[in-house]
Amino acid sequence: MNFSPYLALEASAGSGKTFALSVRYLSLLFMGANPQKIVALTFTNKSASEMKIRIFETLKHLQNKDELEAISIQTGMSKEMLLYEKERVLKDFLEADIKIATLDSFFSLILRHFALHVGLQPDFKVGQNTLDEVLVERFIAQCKRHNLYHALIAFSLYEDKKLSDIFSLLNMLYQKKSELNIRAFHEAKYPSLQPCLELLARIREHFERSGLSERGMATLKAQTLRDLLAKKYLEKEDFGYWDYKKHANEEVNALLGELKEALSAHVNAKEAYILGELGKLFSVYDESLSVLMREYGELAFDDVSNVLYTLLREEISRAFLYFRLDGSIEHLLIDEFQDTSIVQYQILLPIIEEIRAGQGVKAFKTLFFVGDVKQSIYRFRGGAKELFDYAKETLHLDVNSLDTNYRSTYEVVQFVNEIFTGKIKGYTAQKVAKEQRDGYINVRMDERIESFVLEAIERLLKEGVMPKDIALLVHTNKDANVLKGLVQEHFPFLHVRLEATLKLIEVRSIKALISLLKYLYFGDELYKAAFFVLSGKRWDTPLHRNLWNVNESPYVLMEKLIRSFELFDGSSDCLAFLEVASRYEEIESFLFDLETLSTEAKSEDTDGLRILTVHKSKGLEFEHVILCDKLGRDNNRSDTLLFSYDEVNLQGLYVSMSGRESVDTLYATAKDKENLLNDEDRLNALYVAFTRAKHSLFVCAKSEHSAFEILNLTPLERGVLHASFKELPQAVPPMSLFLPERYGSQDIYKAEEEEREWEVSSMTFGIAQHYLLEMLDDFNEKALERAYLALQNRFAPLLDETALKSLYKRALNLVTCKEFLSLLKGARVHKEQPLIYQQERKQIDLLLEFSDKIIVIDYKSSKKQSAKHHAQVKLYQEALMEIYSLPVEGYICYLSEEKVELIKNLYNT
DNA sequence: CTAAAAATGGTTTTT
DNA sequence: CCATTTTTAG
Repeated sequence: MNFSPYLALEASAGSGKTFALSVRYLSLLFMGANPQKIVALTFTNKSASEMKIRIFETLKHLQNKDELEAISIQTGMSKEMLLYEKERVLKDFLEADIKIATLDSFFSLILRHFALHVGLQPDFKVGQNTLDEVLVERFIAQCKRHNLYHALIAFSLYEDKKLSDIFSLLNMLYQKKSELNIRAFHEAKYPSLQPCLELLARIREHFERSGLSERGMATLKAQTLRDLLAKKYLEKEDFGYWDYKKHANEEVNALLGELKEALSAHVNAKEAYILGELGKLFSVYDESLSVLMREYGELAFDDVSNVLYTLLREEISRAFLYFRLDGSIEHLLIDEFQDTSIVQYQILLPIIEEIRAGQGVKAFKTLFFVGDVKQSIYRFRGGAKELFDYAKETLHLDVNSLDTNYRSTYEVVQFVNEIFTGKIKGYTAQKVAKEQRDGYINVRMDERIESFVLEAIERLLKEGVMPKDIALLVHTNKDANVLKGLVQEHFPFLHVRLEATLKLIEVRSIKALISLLKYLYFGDELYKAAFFVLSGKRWDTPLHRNLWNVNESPYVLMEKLIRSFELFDGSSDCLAFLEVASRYEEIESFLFDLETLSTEAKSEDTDGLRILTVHKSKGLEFEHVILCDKLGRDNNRSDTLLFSYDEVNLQGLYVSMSGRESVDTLYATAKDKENLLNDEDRLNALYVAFTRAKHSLFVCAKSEHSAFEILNLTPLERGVLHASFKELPQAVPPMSLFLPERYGSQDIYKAEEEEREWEVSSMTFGIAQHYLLEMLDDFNEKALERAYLALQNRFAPLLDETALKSLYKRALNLVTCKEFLSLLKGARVHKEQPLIYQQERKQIDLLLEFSDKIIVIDYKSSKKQSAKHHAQVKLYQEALMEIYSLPVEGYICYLSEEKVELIKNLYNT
């Protein structure tokens, strides 16, 4: 047996973390743990559900899994024994109320148990800042009642801060509430800058007497603290430099020392004032917020942990709290431990300590923390990677590390090792699991990163890589959006899947709609032009404004607009926007509120090339990764409040002021530390990005202001690029709701390896064919001429003359095919109709709507996989059946240069 | 050639 | 609102 009851596992990228987690979980089950008493926590819903599925699947097919061996080693049970026990374990597992969840949902669950203790109803909602607007109102009202209104205004004026700034400060304090003793903030007076200004005046007098140059004298003028702190001489020992040099003496240097001291004192006094005011306001803020939470039954993410923590500390004893949790928790597994925040750890600590203390003979209690401090990139959200080492030490955990990479090819692992050794503190090189010397790396440094990104995509596609195996990683959501536009412009046939958190109002089609609404309401021609440009038409397209009645309800008006301008793009965004509109009675308030609408857009496509931020890519892996430098420049905007930590304990809280570091050494050290940690975070983000690639990695770096600067990259190209043949295109979508086709990372897919040869030319050809047919606005030769022109414009660089000619011939066959044309008679024709069915987005080539039936036609260019074609059409038929409740006929239309073959699908609805 | 002031330009990452 | 670049003047 090789089972360590209290274990911390260091799992570098791609080292089989998911494998280790499921082995651990299953080992616990086989060793007799009650599944009810195992809690496994992750950070995202996605990884929680993946983990559930992984464990279930592993157990179900245990005999064929590598995990069997590992479980046997851990538990000391023979494989035969495990397989014998399997059914029982599976049954227990399925019957139990499995606690594999995110930290957030686990905490909400606990809080629901005790909601009544804090005056909350157990059915409270958890969402994001839903209470913001009411909170402002309530906060101000409460300030008035507590005679703090005047103080609020004075504070706002002194600090030249808007109410929203003060609010964000208060919110920041709120997030650290559990670590700070805000009540200990003492009220302090607003300090006078006069002593500092007087010292400066004395320095000025000195230099004036000695005849300092005019520009030198100018540097000795200041009105405000800001001006003063910006002075260069504060950073110097004395005035022995520049213009001052000739005129400096002991006396004036001593004055400089005094000035620095006075400023230091002033800065600290000012900080005390600000914190004192914030402390007063905070109690009102905190109170207003908790009243509102009770009234509305709504909590934000931070509120859950904050309320829970308060509850734990003040309202009821810990023992009672954890006693009520279904007996006690006996086994705790935490994934991505490096992302845990201090509050979260504090909440879990009683559970952890109880497990750790349980050393009796009968007690079978275990801890298992998995993490990788190199992948800690969520410091901005409270993630404290220091907790991992802290936990290992204070809880005396066994430490194990996984040092072999099972994800990436030789070249990728090698490259990552080279780049990060010596850069990330304590980086140890990973071993390669894959024997072959395989893989491809391409680093290029160029001002025009966009064109390199496009080249990389083209290169991959030419190599026969499928779009879904390519991920384009970027640094910001905005970059993602820009690159999406660029990629689509250059590869119009390519599906692009944007996984960015965009606001609804930032989506192009929604922007267009808003412009149109604004034009109708305000009448400004600029909005009209914006609308047409955004929706891809000429800016001077005529539009009659008075045909529309803006006094109708926004919902009704928008529905009409969407219909008549054909703005519906099949995306859920459009529907979400309509949903928002339906909340308003008249257009004015709707337009007014739009600016602050924070509803998020959904991703736009379920297949195809993926564009996502590095942060989103964490925990994922891709066959081919193109990593793009940040498009803009970086912005080290520091927060107003600076929290300084010694390991896991909050040591100090500072109010940032630019230039404060030159007069205040404590602040200077804290700021240095903060910058260091930010650098580490950035480095970690790059580590995450580089390690997503399985086979190939393209790095597109700028030569200046590059996000990769810390890595000292040099341009290089190594290894051989090729498409992976193991990966298969998606088969017919699974019918079950529960199990997606792929879930794990280490599995090798042998089963479905059929007759698939993948050629990019045939793919491009197929896409071009669809494009040509989509462009046909009618089924006759004239329309075909026009469509063919469009085809040439877009596909000429990708397809040769013969291919284009062949496409034309095939289409010509279609528009002259009598059998086909007779099908069309009397139908409403829809082309490239999007369809969402069983959570999959489909595109129907041709949909014919009759009063008594529906016909769906799918174009294909070869008969190679006819069985699959039939299955696909059958799926469409089923889906359409549900929508129309009419009989649906399905046809597959095989287009060749010689003839058109229309084959009726045998399946009947 | 240099330091300081003035002008400029671009503004995260998310459960 | 901040960091970086450009301008300015000695």
